[in-house]
Amino acid sequence: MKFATWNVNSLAVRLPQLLDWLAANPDIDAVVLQETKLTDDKFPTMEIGAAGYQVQWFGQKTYNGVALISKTVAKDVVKNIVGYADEQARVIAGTVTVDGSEVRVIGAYFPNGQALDSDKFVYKMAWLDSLRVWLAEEMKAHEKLVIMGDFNIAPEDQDVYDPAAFVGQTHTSPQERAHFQALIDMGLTDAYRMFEQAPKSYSWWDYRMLGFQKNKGLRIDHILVSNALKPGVRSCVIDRPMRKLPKPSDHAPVIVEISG
DNA sequence: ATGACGGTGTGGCACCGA
Repeated sequence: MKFATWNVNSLAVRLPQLLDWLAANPDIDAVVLQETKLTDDKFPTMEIGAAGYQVQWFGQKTYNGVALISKTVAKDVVKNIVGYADEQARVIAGTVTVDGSEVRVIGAYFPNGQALDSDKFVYKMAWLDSLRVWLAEEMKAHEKLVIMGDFNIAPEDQDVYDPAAFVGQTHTSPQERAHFQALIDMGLTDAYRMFEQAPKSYSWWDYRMLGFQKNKGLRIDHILVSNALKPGVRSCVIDRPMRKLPKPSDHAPVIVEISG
């Protein structure tokens, strides 16, 4: 089975790329998208359906917005963190059946945080607290679980092109990294780090300052797997070439392959 | 040091992203 996450930074703009990418990766069973930036009435259900996929979506105007694309119908779909009243559309979860087994797939667009002394950082911390409470319930109910998306956290200095430049910034703060570690401590594994990877591997590059060309990036898009899935993880890759296309998203997709 | 790029909205720029 294969799962993937991609922050598309506007699905209205990136839909042709998404459809091309799905066609080029026909073995992917489920994809979660972030930053669709579409209200639900504008979601391209027909186009994605015509490509042969089921889709669940949850969006809002201008910002945020998530979707779950899958080959089989997603069951028990949940939108946003249960128990946390959130005006922003950031989470979508569903249970898909792949190779005869049910897997809980959670797609999430974690808050950015903006600056450590901002209200948005307070929101990020509260959101992360609530995520963990809800996720604990999800993990109890679903042995095979994958949570993936744009975490807006670079877990380690090796995930940052210039760690010194990020001291005192969001995405790398001790508080955010403690939250990431708390997810790991719940019994989740960062699939990307199960394998030897090229140094300076990132999933996001700033549009400005020739960020991609200079490989000034961050690894903030992650796929975490539960212990029941971990032994089967065969590979985890960042689809870096997607960032080279004309009109690319600022994020590249991340793909995990799991057997068993 | 700042802004730079790209996307959205109802715009003539401001905002947000990370």
